Amino acid sequence: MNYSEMERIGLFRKLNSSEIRKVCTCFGAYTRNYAKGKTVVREGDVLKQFGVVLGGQARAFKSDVSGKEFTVSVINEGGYIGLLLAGGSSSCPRCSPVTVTASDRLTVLFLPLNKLLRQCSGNCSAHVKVLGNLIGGISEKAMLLYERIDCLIKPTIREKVSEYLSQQSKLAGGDSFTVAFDREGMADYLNTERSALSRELSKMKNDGLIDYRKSSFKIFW
Amino acid sequence: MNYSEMERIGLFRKLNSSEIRKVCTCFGAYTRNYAKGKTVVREGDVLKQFGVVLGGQARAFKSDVSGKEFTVSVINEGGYIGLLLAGGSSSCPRCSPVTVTASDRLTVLFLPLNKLLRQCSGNCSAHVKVLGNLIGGISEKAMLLYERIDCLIKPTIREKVSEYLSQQSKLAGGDSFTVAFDREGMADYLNTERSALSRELSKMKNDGLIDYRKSSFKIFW
DNA sequence: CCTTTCTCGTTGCATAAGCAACATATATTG
DNA sequence: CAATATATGTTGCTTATGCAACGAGAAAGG
Repeated sequence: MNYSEMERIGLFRKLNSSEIRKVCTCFGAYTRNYAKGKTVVREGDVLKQFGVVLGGQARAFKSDVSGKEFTVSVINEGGYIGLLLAGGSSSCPRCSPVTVTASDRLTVLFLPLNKLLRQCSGNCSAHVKVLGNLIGGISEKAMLLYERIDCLIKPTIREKVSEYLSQQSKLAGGDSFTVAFDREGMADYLNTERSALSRELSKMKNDGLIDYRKSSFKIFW
Repeated sequence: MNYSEMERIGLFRKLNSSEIRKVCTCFGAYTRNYAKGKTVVREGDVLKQFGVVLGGQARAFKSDVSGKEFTVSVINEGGYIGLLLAGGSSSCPRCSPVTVTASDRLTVLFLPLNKLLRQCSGNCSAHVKVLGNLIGGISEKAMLLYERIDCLIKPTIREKVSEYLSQQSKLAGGDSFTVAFDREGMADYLNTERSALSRELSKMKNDGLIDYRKSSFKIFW
């Protein structure tokens, strides 16, 4: 990917291609390609740099004691790998809680956060913009975590679903919207069983609270 | 609070008092005091600046439709108010999902994030340090959210507790440690009933998995 | 078109845990 | 110390929901 194409990456928002080039060279950024299935970060690794997905898709997951994997997040173009880790470790170094592997052929741009956090010698303008974009990216992510927690802490499936659909409705700006998940994914997100979720959705439809078909929903409240 | 005392605030880590003064004046920071019970941010407010607690304590909470409040977070010295909001809104403006009130007499330093994200005319050194500290602060917070989610998504109370105690053990660096919560708080955090939590803790003690007394725990695994 | 695969809905059963009510223990206050 | 308040533990009852098994419909693939 050339610098001009990188303008669409969130990290480089408001930077033109020459600024991007400058930042990348100034801070020693480098890209790596991964074939499908290859591992980018292994659980327990200590990271000093973070990665930005330039192309393809990655999956972050944990394994429990029995070895069963469960997905923590799916990372698409513009998404970050190990950013929280690198960011948080400014106060205390930590090791990665997740393994990240390439779901597709994957291209990642790596940047050393510690260098980014030192003043650069030249014109700081692009530098500060990048830091701002980083703050925006992490904030956005943290917001999404809060929203998920808002769903998770509801006592019943009906309330979890209501919270989730309210959020999605607000996001879409209307009563009718399509959610990104299929049933299985939605159930995972809300931490319930797919079948139990289907059962409750049926009941809610019967009660006249919602209507839906597949991933398209309409709420009546 | 004078600039020298602010050196202990996370946002100003690695800055000396004269740098802090410079940053505060350069970006137009100002402090506000709140009497106990006063509101700092109301649910729905749009924020362009964020706050740092310099003294006292604040509580962030939501109210559901019935008006019942539930605490989202407790903010102590060095903690942030509305940072995620201000940070995330660099891409799209949002309104606060929580109300923040003073639990004690409270002092808050407000800083306009949008100004912080523009290059300053003078020496950027302190400026970049502050941005780095912000990234560290948000990253740390997001990590904590992930850790809580790791607990919440466990299917049974026993597994929630095991996850939580593992985390705390890792944090403490040993098998014996004291947790910050009382039973009620711990139950809230894990999103269970206090009595159900007590029941399960008893069982786990009986099964020889843990020992505890009040908030002091010892794990045997 | 037929076959296979995937997604989603339905339902009976078993159980973890919410809830309420009470018991005990520890802390606080006068 | 007595008395009250607060934190934690215990237990029976009830229920939401996990789980498994199955069916229907749509999509995919040959």
